[in-house]
Amino acid sequence: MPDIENVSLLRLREFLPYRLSVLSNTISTRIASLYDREFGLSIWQWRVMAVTGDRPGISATEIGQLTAMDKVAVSRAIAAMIQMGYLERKTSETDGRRSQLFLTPAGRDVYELIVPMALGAEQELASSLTEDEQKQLERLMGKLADAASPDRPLW
Amino acid sequence: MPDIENVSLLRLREFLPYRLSVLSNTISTRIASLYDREFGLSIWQWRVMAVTGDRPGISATEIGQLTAMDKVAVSRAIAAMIQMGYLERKTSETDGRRSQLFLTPAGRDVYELIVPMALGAEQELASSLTEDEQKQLERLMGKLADAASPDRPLW
DNA sequence: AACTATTAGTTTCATATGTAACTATTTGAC
DNA sequence: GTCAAATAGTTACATATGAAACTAATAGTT
Repeated sequence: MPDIENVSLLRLREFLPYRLSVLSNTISTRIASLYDREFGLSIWQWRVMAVTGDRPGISATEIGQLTAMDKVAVSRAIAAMIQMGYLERKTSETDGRRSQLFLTPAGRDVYELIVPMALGAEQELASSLTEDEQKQLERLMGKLADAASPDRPLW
Repeated sequence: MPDIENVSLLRLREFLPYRLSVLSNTISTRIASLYDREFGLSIWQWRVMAVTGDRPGISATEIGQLTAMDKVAVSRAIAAMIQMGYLERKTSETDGRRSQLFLTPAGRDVYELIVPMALGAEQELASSLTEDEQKQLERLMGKLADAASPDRPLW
């Protein structure tokens, strides 16, 4: 009589966290290569651009909150983009610790090219799903995000 | 008359690739901290353990294919796990370049603890969805994965 | 006003990761 | 059999990333 081989079966390919990770990496990598090739921007830099374009005068801390980046990553992305001439920093008049960030004209030019590009890529991707499926996906991702939220009773 | 502010609107929080990335990172980080805390294993090492436990004698290249890791990452994970005493390497008798990998008894002990733990975490996560929603999610992720597949006409 | 705690952001340092170069072995063509 | 090309895996190097320490400014307490 042969032993029972496995306690229970784990197939990595079917493991939800693995599948999510591979899917997300595939998509991120492909989109990132677009920004990088066209404008020399990393994903982090692109995120900073996206929120600064939408909210001129935003601070680094706020950027971190809106982009799920930690403050070190934000700081570095900002520094690089100032260097590239895409971003400008002023110190807040009411709070000397706070910086206020703005796209330069050159930065805004890139922003205005990049936004439709990003939306186009998303569209391309989403168009593999029906309207209804897209809504479903949103909903399911929302539920998972809640379930995985870090301020939950530990698994 | 005010200028038209944006070419078209991009809200990062609603941007599918961003949402996927944040969700996947949240889940991966939480699960990774379990393996790490309990057994000192990184995600990569854990992936290697998962497939080696399932297919004793597997080669590094095959591990790479099954885990979506590149060969350098695989090589490093294997080296670390041999160091830790969880993995054993033999050289294939029919092909001297090829290595064959096996869990040591200690490695198998960990494997047998880790598998139910991983499945439990997945279960916990998946249980936020109904059976039906889980199937839906599988399906939608499959479609997205096809759409994002790197051997597709460039976006 | 003086002192402590908090907040914004940067820098430092140690580690992780990816690309390219490398070694060893095998395969295939001649 | 010999040599070029391909394959398995490792190493080296350059860059990215994260945690913790640090600087500067503000807020809150007395």
